[in-house]
Amino acid sequence: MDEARPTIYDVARRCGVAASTVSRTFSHPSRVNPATREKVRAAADEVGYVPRPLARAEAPGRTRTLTLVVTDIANPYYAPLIKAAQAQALASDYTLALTDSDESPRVEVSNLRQLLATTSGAILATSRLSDDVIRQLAQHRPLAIVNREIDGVPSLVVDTAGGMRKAVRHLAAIGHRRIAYLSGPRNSWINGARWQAVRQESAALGLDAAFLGPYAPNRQGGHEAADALMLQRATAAVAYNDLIAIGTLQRLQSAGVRVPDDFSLIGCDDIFGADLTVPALTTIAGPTERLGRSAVDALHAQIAHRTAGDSAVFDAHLVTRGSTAPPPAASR
Amino acid sequence: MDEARPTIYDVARRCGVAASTVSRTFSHPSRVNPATREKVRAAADEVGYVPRPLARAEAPGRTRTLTLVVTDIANPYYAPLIKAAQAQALASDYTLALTDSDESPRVEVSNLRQLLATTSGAILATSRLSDDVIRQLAQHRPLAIVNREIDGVPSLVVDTAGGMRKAVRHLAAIGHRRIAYLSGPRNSWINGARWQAVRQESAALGLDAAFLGPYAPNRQGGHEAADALMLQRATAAVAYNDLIAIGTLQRLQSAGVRVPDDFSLIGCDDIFGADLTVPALTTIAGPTERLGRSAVDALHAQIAHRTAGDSAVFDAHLVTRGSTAPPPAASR
DNA sequence: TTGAAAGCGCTAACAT
DNA sequence: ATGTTAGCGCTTTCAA
Repeated sequence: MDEARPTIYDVARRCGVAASTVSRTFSHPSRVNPATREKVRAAADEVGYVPRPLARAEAPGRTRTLTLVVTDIANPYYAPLIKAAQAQALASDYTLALTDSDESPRVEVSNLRQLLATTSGAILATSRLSDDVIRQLAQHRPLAIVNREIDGVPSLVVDTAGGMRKAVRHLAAIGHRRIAYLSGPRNSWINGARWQAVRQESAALGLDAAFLGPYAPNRQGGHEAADALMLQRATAAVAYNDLIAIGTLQRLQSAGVRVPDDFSLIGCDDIFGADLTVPALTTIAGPTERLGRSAVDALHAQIAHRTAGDSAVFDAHLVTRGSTAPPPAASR
Repeated sequence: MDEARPTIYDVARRCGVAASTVSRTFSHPSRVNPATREKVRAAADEVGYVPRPLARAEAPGRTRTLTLVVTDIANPYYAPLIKAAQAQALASDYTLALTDSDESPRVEVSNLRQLLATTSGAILATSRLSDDVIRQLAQHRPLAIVNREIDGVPSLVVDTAGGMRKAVRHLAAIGHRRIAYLSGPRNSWINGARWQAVRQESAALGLDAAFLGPYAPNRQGGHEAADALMLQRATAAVAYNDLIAIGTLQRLQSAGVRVPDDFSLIGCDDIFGADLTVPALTTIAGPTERLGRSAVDALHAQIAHRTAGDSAVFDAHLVTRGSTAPPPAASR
């Protein structure tokens, strides 16, 4: 007595049309005559047919879905990137599925595998995975990486290292001699690149550059950084990102350190909120939206033309707001 | 260069067995010779083959992926909700796929359909869809909604309407007589609920309550709201959300209106950044994380026990910070 | 134990 | 606008 679940064929037979018409009625209703459409729907109801979305994914059309993996959705930095990627995907009638790796490589790779099973490709933003793992994934599935450079994998990066150099030059120009870099996660490729830039430019300019951290890339991490900072002789700091800088700013201020009079602070990324603090944060900004758009383009290139997508490096610039000033006279 | 995702056929070719043997190796390992089994597994690793849960799973829940649809990822309000949902999903070894509907019902329904095809259920946050559409979707797939109440669909909401009442009482208590509500999107269920609460509580307390808007639920919308506000006689405003409140605050200040001395402002949601403005924003807060967790629980309940998940209403409270004070003497 | 071949329910070219 | 046909990746007969 076990009748199988009704299929589009049952519906088709019932109302004398082809199975494909039934299929269309449910997936592209606009492409079928309204009259037929109603007839099909009625027949479907009678027979008790329910569309089986899962089977759809097995069909050749693929899923028209792309995956974007970020390390922390709560980091406002990603918002414009996500929006841009989303818009770009939508323009080609693709859906973007987003997932958060919670700063954990284990979670990242597991989410990625899970979603890659049902999507047509993935963008990894600020990935914590090793080069090898990423290369391996890229071998089998369309992949693009953001804020990371790996040979053979389309990479979209903002040259924040160059931005860091500009920041250091700015600090040097207004008289600072001893600065600190507030490090983000140690296993972050881009964190390494930023610190190298600070170190080299400081050396070239004859500044003392101290490495502090690593700190969690959020406000809490900034609180800790501030505590460490107050034990240092530095008169300025460049932070891995704005979240750390904002946390540092707040802790410094609540400890009675005046910014920028007593201490100068520079963030990175120009996130939402960087212009909300008092003083507003001087920070390093780049075209985050282009990152998202280009990453989606790289994916589409791989899906459609089966060619590797293009890599690109975008310029970063310094947004000078209120958190930087010459050091206190006593320290010059 | 980039071959498509490896299939059992690739594995089969690689180690010289039939595809069916590869299939058996992964679905009924006991029915294949241990030696062959190992050979196949090794080949699968080399080729990078990963079994496709989709192609086999008939039962919902087999893809171990959940969908979360938000209206705007750039809205910091969602961050804690997303993080909590993600964590809760992860705890049951599920992956969360997130998508942004860009405030557009069209995009929302299309993304939803797309992802529902390959995931086991979906959470709609602050959905812009009609009750009917949502009910219809809920009929076929596990669904939970956040910040919205619909009969028969598990609903998780923070009682921000109650929060609005508290906000109005607070304003009344410190002497305001004429207030304004800065409306969010007109087709938002929760916006209606908030305005009703403001209207009713104002009436009960003998205050004048003006409805302004609708405004886009972002800072830009707040700028427009500020312009409208300056034409009104109100001495205080309650905004649909913090983003509008922050935008209003900034525009007001740049027009020379002092907050809270000249004008009081209350936001809603207590997002990241609400404590960054000067003055810090008085706002309505609720347990956003519990929303995310409970929504995932509701989905799991539907997937596992095939029962409808539970609905819940969480309390909201007023976080009194610096943006509210008694009205200027002249207006009392 | 293994291989060949026939589906599973659905979609998308390509005709008509 | 609709029908025909050829798959999608995998599982499952059925022989060998």
